[in-house]
Amino acid sequence: MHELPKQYDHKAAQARCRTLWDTHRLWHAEPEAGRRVYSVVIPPPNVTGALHLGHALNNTLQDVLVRTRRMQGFLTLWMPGTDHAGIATQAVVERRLLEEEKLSRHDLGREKLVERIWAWKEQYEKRILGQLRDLGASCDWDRVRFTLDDQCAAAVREAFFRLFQKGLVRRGKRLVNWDTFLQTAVSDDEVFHEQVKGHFWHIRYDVIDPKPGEPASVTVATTRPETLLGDTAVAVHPSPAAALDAAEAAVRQKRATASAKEQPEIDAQLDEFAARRRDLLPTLETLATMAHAGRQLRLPLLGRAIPLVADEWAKPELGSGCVKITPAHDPNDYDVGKRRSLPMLNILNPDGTLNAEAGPYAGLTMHKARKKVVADLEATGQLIQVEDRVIELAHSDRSKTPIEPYLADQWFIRMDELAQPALDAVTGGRVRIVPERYAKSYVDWLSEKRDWPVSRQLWWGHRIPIWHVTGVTEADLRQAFGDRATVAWRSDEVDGWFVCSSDESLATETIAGGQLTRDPDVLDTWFSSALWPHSTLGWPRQTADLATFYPTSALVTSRDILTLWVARMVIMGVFDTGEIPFSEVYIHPKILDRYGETMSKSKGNGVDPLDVIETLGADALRFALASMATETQDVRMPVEFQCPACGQLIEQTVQNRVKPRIDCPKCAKPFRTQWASVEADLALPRGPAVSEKFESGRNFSNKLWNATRFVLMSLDAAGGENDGPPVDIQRGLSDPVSLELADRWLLSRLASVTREATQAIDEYRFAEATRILYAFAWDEFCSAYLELSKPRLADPAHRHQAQTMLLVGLDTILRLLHPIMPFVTEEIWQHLREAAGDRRMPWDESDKPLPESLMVARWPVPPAAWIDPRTENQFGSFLAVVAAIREIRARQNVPPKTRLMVAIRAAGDVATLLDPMRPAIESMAAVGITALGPDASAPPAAATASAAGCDVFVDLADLVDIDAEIARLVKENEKTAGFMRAKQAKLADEKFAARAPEAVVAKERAQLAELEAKLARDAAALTDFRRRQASS
RNA sequence: GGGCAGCUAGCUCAGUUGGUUAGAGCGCUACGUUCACACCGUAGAGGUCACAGGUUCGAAUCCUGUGCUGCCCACCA
Repeated sequence: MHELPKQYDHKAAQARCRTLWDTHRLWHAEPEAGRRVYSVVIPPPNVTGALHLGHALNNTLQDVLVRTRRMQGFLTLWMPGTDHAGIATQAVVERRLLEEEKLSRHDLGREKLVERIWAWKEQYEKRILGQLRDLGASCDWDRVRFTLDDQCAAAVREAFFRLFQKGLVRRGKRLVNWDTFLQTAVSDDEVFHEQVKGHFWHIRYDVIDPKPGEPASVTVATTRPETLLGDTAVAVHPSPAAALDAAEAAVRQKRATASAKEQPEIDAQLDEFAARRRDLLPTLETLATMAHAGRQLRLPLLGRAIPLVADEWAKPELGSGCVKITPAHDPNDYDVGKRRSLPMLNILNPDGTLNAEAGPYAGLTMHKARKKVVADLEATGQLIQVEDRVIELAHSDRSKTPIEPYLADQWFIRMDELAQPALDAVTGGRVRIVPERYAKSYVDWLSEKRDWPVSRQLWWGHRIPIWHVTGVTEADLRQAFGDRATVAWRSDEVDGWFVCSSDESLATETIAGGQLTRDPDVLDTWFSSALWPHSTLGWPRQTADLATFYPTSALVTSRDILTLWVARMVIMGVFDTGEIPFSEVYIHPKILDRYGETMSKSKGNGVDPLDVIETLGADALRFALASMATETQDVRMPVEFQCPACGQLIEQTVQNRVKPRIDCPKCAKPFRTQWASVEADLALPRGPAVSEKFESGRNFSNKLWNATRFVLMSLDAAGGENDGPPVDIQRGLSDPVSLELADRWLLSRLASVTREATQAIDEYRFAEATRILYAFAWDEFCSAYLELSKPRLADPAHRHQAQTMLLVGLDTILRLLHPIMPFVTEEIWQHLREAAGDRRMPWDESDKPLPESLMVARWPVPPAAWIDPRTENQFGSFLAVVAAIREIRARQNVPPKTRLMVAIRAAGDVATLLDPMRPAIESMAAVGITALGPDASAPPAAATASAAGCDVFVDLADLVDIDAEIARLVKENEKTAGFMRAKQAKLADEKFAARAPEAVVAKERAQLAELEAKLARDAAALTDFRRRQASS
């Protein structure tokens, strides 16, 4: 006996499956000649923290692909690993250091800090990999890589060295986003803007020795008054009138196409232009002349003389028409400074305080300096006006502190040459981005070919392999390194030499008395990530792994790192190996909460995947995520707290999601959330954030489990009498024509469903694959096939056949669902294996025993001959008849136990078809059939229904509720008549008859005929009921 | 400012090249627990497909415009 518990136990199953897979290392891929290869590299999660739902989605989809290909017989590699995430990780560890020990990184020193971060990394890497395994990810766990491990480091050094050698690395001043807390430059992508209330200060700059007719001062406006300490000019447009004309013309142009609603605003702008032309333009013209003449202004507070310059950056249509220029602290001003050869005056120390250039303000923070500058300006009368204004203030994503634009020496990678092959790869179709629309942002971004600033003033990361040396000649260098292919040098941007080497040992060397000093900076994290597909496979060594698995097959990621990561992988992959790193990029949706906000720990609106795995199972999580991965849009996931005491779900709102404790509205007991910090709260049980979205996956697992219980119980019945012949699955199904209708139907459906699901997965339509399989397994296999197998199992003549077909159906479903729900399918498959032994499917290799695990069983490939639309159609008629009887039973409130008698009037061919299904109909609808054929007639007191061209008469005898039936028929007839009118009108329309395709017209006619028949039938029944009503 | 997407049942979403009486899951209503599964079954209610025009014999689907929501990029002295 195979007695299974009534409920599927996901915890036990998950543990068993992982042991099975791990024991046989079924996820491992070893290079092997002559096999089709499928390979994927994981987007390495940051070691900053635990995995969130987005990771769960990303990795579920990869696992679906990987498991499918593995079952299809590909040599399949999924490369796992984690990312050192330079800034993010260092920021987290530094913040903790400060909070817990009140120490800065400088207190600790470089070596000690890096040690601390490694310890952090070990802890989180372990946790992340554990979570991936809990999720069921079938990564090759023998190959776990880390972007900062020795192998990746060797690749980074080699790649950087090659770039340096080719002159693609350059050193330069650059205005960077300076994080004063972490004291490093951060990229634009690591900056977020936040709206804060600020001011707009109008400041007067006096003209030095104004001549008669010249203005004595100019007014400029700024949101950052303290930056005036670094001003090295004030700009005015060189030809204000022309610029104003051009600007006005642009606005008029816009007015021509603007909507009525926008018109007033534009008109106001035009009025503004007129006023400016009248009041401001003459002054600006004078100032432009003065600028050309090299006149100077007196910088307020510091008294420095600064030039008035003519530059197009100053817009006559904005503000006073003049703009202060602070080249070292504003990106646009920096450009002006470069164009006009202005001094670049850096007033900032790396820690965010002002330096000596700020004179009396030196030592103050920017914040304090602003207050003092404003106060002093007010005192000297040079503060003309202060407006309130909402400004967008840049913050560092990592330290959450305000960003200061700051001029610093940085390393850059020149993109002018590198970007082109990466552009061509996508525009030429060698790298296909799915969905296609995302290719546009990739191409747009790369087309700018902006240099990539790669240095970071951090300690956690790949140290840039460049050394600086002074006081030596090139001959000295040649003497020292001339015979080494791993060393290159340059002096064009520096006093002395920059020496680059892929060889770490350079660190200890000296040449000709000159000391090599290593650059203190590390590389942008994305540099090592850009090498991920080939570095993880062993590059620059020409390994068998690299030869076998590179280029990889697909990359699965989310769209926010399409440029940061994907584009750079293509660039570096092509540069290093000459080949694209992957041929397809699938961009999956983002998961948002019920309000459309991105989930994040800091908002408290996230769902922890582990909570779902714990409570509902990894398969439930995967099923839900896969079914949400639709092509067109991001997915919203309503989040609830689950009361740990009573299980009640409490909708998560903007209000309650930030509370440390919540009282359950049902059982009144309190529970804690992720915010709990005081002891009283921490002592409470935790209420996990969950979503009901995951429940259908859990329910589905249980459905499959119970279908299996049924199948296994039915196999036990094999101990009884069996008159029918045993069935050889591999040979016996090759000729489906000999089978009964239900079995032909099952095979046909299995073949269609396999085809559809396989194609959906091939095309990254995960939600559709999931839906197809769910609907088939539940509605067709369980609700229909399994139900109608019941009478057949009871019949010794049909038992063998029914048992075999149940096994074929269930086994096929398990294989198709395995990539999405690996645990429950494996667990069940093992039970089947135990109970039903070696039951190889037609697509299994006939000379080999069944494999030890579903994970490496063959993907179904049903013969095309199984597909039989006519049978599917016929079977549909059968189901419709059953549904019709059930409908009558329900609407007449007949208890399920009451056995009813029905007569089915059907045309000859339909009757022939339905006749063998008599036991099935009787069993599924709980009826007895008194007559089936063209002459079957309605018994008195019958309720009627029609389905698939048949009339179904259910003998209700004295059960019938005549009034209810009359009411229903009246309503029904109105409805039918309405449809008929619509159809008749349509068919009467000459244009429709003339222009619509014949097939459509024929279809409409057939439908009309059907409606007419139905109306006649129902009208007759109605008359009959009315007569009975009158007589009773 | 530029670009992209979305708006379909109470909620979350499907709806393939325009052709039925627009579907699913959850939720809701009624009935049902010997017979695989109450994490279930059977049946039901529930939609002017955001709005306005247009193309067409025919529009949720194609075109134009409007509104709202979200995302990306650029910029805001």
